[in-house]
Amino acid sequence: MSIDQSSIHLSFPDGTTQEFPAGVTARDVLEQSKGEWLKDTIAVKIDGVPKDLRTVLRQDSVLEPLTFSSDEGKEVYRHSSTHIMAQAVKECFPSVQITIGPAIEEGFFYDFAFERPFTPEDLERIEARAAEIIKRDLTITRREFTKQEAIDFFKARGEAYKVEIIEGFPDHEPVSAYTQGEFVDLCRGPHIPSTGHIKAFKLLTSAGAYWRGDERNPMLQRIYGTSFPTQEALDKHLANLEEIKKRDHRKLGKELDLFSIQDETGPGLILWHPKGALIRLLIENFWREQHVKHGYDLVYSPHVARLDLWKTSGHLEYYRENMYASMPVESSEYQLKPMNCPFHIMVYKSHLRSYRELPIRYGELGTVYRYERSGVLHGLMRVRGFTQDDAHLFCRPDQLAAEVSNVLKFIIFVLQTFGFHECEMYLSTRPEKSVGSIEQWEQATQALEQALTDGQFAYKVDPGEGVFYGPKIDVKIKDALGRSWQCSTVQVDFNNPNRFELSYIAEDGKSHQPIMIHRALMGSIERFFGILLEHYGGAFPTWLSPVQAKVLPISDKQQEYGTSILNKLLKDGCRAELDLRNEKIGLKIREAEKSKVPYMLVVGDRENQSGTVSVRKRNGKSLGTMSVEEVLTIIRNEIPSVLSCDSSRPV
RNA sequence: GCCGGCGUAGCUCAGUGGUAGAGCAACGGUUUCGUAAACCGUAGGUCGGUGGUUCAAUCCCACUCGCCGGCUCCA
Repeated sequence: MSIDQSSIHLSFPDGTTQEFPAGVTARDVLEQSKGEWLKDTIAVKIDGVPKDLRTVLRQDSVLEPLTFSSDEGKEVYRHSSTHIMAQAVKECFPSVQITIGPAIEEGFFYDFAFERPFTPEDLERIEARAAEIIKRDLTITRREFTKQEAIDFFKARGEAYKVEIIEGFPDHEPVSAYTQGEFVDLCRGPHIPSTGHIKAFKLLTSAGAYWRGDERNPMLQRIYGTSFPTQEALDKHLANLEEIKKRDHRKLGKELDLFSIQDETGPGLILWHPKGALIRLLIENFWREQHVKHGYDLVYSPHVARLDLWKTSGHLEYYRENMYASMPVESSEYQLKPMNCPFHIMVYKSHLRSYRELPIRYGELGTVYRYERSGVLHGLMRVRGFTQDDAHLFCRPDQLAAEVSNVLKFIIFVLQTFGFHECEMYLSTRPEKSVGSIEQWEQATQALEQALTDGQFAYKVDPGEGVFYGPKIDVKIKDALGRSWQCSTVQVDFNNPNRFELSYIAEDGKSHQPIMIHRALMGSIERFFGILLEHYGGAFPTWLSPVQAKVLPISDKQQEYGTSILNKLLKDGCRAELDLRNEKIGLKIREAEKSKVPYMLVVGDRENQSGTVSVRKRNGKSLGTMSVEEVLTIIRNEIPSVLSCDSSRPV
């Protein structure tokens, strides 16, 4: 403890304040006054800034213990974990150079410069060594250097990447490093007090990653891992990873025979099989019907257009990387469309517009083609041909906030219908490179904020993350496994109205420029379908199930009866099938179950005699014996009330 | 695109320098069955493609196509 006699006042998150001699460490304070808090504490926040438990306190401050339960605590925990991994790697492979290793959302990684990739056996060895390091319970200490000292230090240790990092630092600020045993890493910290604080530790995968993420730089070897304060928490996390694998839309798509992507057709190009196509049709029917109800006009546009159109829109200049090569048609060049907006603009421009017509809302399920590098393609999530649930709104400046507000409400309504009940909104403001005047940006950004406030939506601001042509709102949904997906987006566009010289005649009889909004609710139908598939684990709600009920006769004695049941179902608009195969009921149920049919209607002699069906749901629950009419009522009641008959039926 | 791994029957996967197997599915029979897999049999593959090494290649090598994981959550 410090010999400094003066005392300081420390306040705690519970509102209490206590006096301590200056020079105490955060740990001493917690130990003496808040013993019960120390238990899971791995670091502290001093005046809101995360610090080590060993930090010496010399002035009045607010002290808050950090545990794994907070995001900041997790970061410290995982960051210390990755140091342990790095130490283990250095001990196993002394020739590696360490580079960077941050905590990430669900764990951590560290990038190493090594002459070869790590094998699964290497990972086992490293993991075993890490366990040993944890067992050694090495004290983790902080040390400060001047920039030059730090450079000399890491140079002497042969850590060229660390030297490179330090060289980028400001000249006169101290540089910190953390030491545990023989291992020293350049690090801002804070860290846990000793390696023994890590209770459950697991390495997951290894992969190549470029130094500083730039493909012109050398390839490093990255190892991913994760850690938790208890083995149970780690096991739970691993089980969740298993569940994610089980729900992979590529796997389910094959198992449920929904779609395929084939070599002969081409990567990133989707073939929709009948059942997948039916689900898509149901989604699209719902979409179209709701757009008409929400005051949109539906349009269609071609898949190619003259190259000149893309010159005017600026895509050729700014979006070329994602566009396929143009093709000659007679004497001019044509271009496969990467976006729908120019077409909707051309519809707007097809005649003179009056302010009375605005807002105009054009919607289209428009299929676009974009060149994606082969390495980034991923099932339905990242493809080369996909359908946007696109719309472009043209409005007067005074209508902007109301339009955006309506779009936000529409988004929530649609997402809820598809079973997503949690979302986050992000407002992105002006980036460095942008078009349009500052006033335009301010007005539009304010309109977006107003729409968010009006709808009482909580949101976060992403400063500078807007598109160059205008501010935007992105909506991220949470799926059943707690993963976030960004689907919906609302973007103001100052660029295209200008490029295409859009106008309307206002009350003053003069020509004015309308504001244009791009928006998508689901983003891409393909991707949204993939997200839905994983969200429901293949068990689509009844209104989206390609087969809603399957009639399963016990033996072929009930063929006729089964057929009559099927016909009743079909007549009522229920999507039903009949399993007439010469198989035992157990097998028929098993297969219906595997194909996620929501209702199985078993019919045997008993049902035949009483004119009923025995109803079993896909979760294994039996609903007992009832008439077909009763089953149909149950099924009907499962269709969300917002859906009209039309959108819950395929035809 | 780059790094690594992978590519064997419709699907899931074994396998070996001496021209290939299993389960399920398919097909043909038998069975007529009560809530997650009845039984027997038949058929099915230029082992992703091209070229090379070799007496001999599905296996080794090169190229190529595709798939999987990863590629600035910045000490």
